Amino acid sequence: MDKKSPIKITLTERDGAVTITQWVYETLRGAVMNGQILPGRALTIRELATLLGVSPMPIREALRQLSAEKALEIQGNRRVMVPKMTAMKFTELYEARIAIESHSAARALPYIDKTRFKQLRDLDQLINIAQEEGNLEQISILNQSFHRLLYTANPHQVTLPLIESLWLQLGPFMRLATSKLEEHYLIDRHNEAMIAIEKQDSFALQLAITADIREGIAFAGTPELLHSFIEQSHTTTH
Amino acid sequence: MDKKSPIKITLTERDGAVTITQWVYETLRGAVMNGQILPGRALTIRELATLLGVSPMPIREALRQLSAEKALEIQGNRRVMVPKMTAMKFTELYEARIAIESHSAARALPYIDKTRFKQLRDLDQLINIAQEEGNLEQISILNQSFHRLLYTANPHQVTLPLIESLWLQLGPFMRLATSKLEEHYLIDRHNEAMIAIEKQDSFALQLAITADIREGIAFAGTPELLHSFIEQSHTTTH
DNA sequence: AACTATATTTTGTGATCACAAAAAATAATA
DNA sequence: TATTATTTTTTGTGATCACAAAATATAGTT
Repeated sequence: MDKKSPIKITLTERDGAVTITQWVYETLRGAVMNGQILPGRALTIRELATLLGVSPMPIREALRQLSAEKALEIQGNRRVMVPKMTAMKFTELYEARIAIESHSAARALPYIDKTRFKQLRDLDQLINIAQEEGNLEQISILNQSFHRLLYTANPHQVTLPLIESLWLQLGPFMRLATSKLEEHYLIDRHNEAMIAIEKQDSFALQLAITADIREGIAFAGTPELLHSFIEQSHTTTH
Repeated sequence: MDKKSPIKITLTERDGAVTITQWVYETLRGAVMNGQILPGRALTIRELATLLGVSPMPIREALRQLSAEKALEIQGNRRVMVPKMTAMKFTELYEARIAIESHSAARALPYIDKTRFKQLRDLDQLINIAQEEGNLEQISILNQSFHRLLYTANPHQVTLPLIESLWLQLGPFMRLATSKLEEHYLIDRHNEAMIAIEKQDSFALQLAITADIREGIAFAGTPELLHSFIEQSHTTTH
C-alpha cells in the first residue's frame, strides 16, 4: 500500500556554486527530516531523478551518503527506504542522544568564550519569544541551533557528526513530538545551562542538557502514548 | 611531498556474490584501518580505479560512503584524503569512545543471554592466549570482536555505527598504539566485565569498559609520548 | 633567478548506455 | 478461485563519454 504513495519533496532553488549532488543530498535530507517520505516507502533512483529533474547519477551518490548517515536504509534487495521506527528504537535513540550530547557539552565547556556565550544567550532569548508565540516549528529549529552552537565550541570536535546522525534518525518523529508539546510547560533548561557555563560547572551543564533532551519527549513518557505516536507516523504522510 | 607517494593496498579475492562497490568499500576501508594510506595523501578516483582494476564508478560510491563515515575527508577542492591526526583530536576520539561505549555496554547488559555470555567468555580466553603469545595483531582484532559482541546484544542497537565510525578514525593509530604496548602489563578488564555481567551490575560494567579503553592508550598518557607517536604516523607509510 | 602568464594535462562531475537480476503483470494450471 | 509458471517491465550496477574546473607544467617577463 505504501509502495506507490506519492512523495512531495520541497524543492529549493539550486545554487550554481554548489554541485548537483550536494543539492540533491540537502533536498533529500530535508525531506527525510520533515517526514515527507513515508517510512518503509521504497525509493527508486529513477523515480527520484525525474522528481528532482536531474540524472540518476547525483541521486545515487546522495542516497549512498544518506544511507551511511543512517537517514536511509538499504534493504537486502538493494532497495532504499526511510527506516521504520519502533518504540524501543526510539528510546535507544534518545538515550544515545543524552549520553553523547551531555558528554559533548562537557567537552565543549572549557572552549566557550564570551562571544559564543553571548550568541547562546541570544538564541535562548529567541527561543523564549518563540515559546510565548507558540511557534513550535521555530522552537524546534532554534533549539537545535542552540545545541549545535554549544557543541561546536570545541575546536577538536568529533561528536557532532554522530549527534547529527541521531537527529536525522529522529527527525520525522521529533516533528510529530513538537506538535504534541503544545500544552506542555517547559522549564527553561537552556537558562540552567547558561548558568552552569558561567560557573564552568561541567556536571551542572550535563544535567541541564540531559533534562532538556529528556523533557523534549516527556509527553511520550508512557509507553502507550509513545506507541500510539509512532503508529500514527506509519499512516501519516506529513 | 606526499602527493605521489605510492599506495600499497591489500587486495582480497572478490566474492562474486557481492557487488564491486561493496568489495571496493571493504578494501579501501581495510586500507585505511591498516594505515596503508598516508594521512594527507591526496586520492584520485582514477588512480584508485586502476589500482584496484575496476572502473571509476564503484570507487566514487565507496569514497562517498567512507567520507560520510569520516574515514576519509573531502577537501575544498573536492579532493579526498585520509584525515590528519592531532593530539587533541586523538584525545577527543578516545573520550568519545569511552562515553559512547560504556553507555552502549550498559544498554546491552539486560539482553545478554547465556549463549552470548559463553561467546564472550570464549573470546576472553582467546585474548588471554594471544596475550601470552604476544600476538598484538590478534589481540587488537579479538578485542574489537569482544566489544562488538557485547554491544550487539542489544537488539535495538543504534550506537554501533557511531562506535564503528570512531574506530575507523582511530584505526591507523590504534595499530601504532598496540605496537608500543608490548611491555605494558594489561589487567584483564574483560574478566572484570564478565563478572559485572554475571551480577547484572551496570555500573561495574561501565567501569570495566572505561578502564579497558583507557588502558589501551595508557602508553600515550603523557602528552610528549602521544605527540611523538602521532608525528611518527605522518612519516611512516607502513 | 624569481615571478607571472600561458598552455597542457589531469580531475571530478554528471549524463547516457548496456545488461543481468529482481519485481510486477500476465497466462496457465489445479 | 487459488496457485503456479511464464512473460514483460522495471531496477540497480557498472562502464564509458563529454566537459568544465583545477592542478601542473611550460614559456615568457622583469
